[in-house]
Amino acid sequence: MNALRPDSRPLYAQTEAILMRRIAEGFWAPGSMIPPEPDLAAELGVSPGTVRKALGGLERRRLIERRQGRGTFVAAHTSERALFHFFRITALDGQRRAPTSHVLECATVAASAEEAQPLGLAAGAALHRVKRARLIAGAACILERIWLPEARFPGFALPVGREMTDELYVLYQRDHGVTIARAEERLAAIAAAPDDAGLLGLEEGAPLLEIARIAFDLQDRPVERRVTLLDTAAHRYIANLD
Amino acid sequence: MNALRPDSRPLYAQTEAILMRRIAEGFWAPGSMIPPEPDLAAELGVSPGTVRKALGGLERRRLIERRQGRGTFVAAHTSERALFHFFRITALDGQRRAPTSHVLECATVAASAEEAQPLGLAAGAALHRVKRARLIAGAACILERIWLPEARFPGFALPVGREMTDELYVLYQRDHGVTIARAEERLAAIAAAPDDAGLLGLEEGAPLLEIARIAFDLQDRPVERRVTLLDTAAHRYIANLD
DNA sequence: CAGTGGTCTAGACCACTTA
DNA sequence: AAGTGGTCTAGACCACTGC
Repeated sequence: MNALRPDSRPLYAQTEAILMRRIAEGFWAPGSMIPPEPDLAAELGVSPGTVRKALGGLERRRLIERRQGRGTFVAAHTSERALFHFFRITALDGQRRAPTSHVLECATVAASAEEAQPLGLAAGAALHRVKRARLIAGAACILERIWLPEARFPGFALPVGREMTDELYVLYQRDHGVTIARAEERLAAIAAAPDDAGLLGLEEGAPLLEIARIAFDLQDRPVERRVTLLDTAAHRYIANLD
Repeated sequence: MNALRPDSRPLYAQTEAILMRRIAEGFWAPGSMIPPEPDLAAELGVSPGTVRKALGGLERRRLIERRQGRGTFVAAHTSERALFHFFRITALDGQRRAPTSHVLECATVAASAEEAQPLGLAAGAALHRVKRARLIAGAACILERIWLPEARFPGFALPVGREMTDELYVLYQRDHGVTIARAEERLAAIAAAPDDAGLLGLEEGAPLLEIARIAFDLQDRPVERRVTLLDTAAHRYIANLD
């Protein structure tokens, strides 16, 4: 309770907020089990039904996973999850294959005004800048530029020139405690610039799908910007509207 | 109950299925109020809590709208809803404006094998084929080809050459009893063909965003195929991942 | 067998809408 | 004031998991 600004949200929403904050702050680590529903109800002083409704909300937002007979667990970013929820590219037949990555550049720089704005930073703030190519079934069909605020990813670095199979979002969570909860994407068709065309083995001016993403953490703060260029000769970006 | 194939789904899921079928079959018309929760519970022989859970599922799928103090209503496809859920195109500043349409062609034909397949039809089935341009803020930036099975849209026709402001999905529901519940889209970047470039005022080979959509009705049957070509000079396709 | 989440019920009370 | 959905509680029982 807070006399100055009483929380008028329903009890279950307040309960959900409390539980979410514990997850966001790492009080319960990703992958670990959280207490049984009756225990939570007793601790928080609400009925089991209210706890259940709160947990249902967290489950729909995929912050937790509940399994009958086993318990409730804080969701960990597995490669499968990152691949299924945040990788919207498939082959023409609809098959979704895990890509590999080849890091071309990785540097820490001072953000220009244009780089700072989408991430809600001040111009000049320290920023990690990554450029990589991604291969699906051995073919280089994706170019990606990524910007990360140094403040959230201290000491971040990727090995240039080496092949990577790990999903970045798994790495963010494991090494920097940053969980990506959602992302917004804006798509456009562009003509390939000369250098990008060369990297993808295309002619200058070939049509490319540009995917501009801002990814947000559990507290809905922007923590990653990435621009993906996809050669759609053999792949599609898929979206579901419902 | 059915002795041969007993329904082992939870009661609330069975209840949800029953209510959904009534909506899909038009037992309750779009926009009309459905009975109060206690009445439904009594009629179906389940507890009010079970009915509530079933209605919650229908609400999340946007088949119904519940308003405290007023009642529960079958969702009607308003222009706003069609625009917000099924129109993913915005201006560069993120503004979403309602487009107008200019029908270029509208004909009923026998489906080729390629046209029949995505809609789950047999080759030769009757099909309505539409081509239209869409304007946002007076600028023609969208070309659209649409295919509809005659069986679901008997007598369908659009006035060629006239300006239209109604959303097609509102018209499908009002005039043909077809409610679009969800859609799948596959996106690619392509080079503009000569005739399409001409209609959009672009040069041949200019990059265009191609959006291939299959839309499904309440029973999850494919009922519309459409291919949209978007000039992304001043617009973006937006997607949310969460 | 003990412990977990999942289902189902029953009812009290609150908040909002309409008349 | 009457009627609606929204919240909150309390508890019984079921289904699944792992020891």
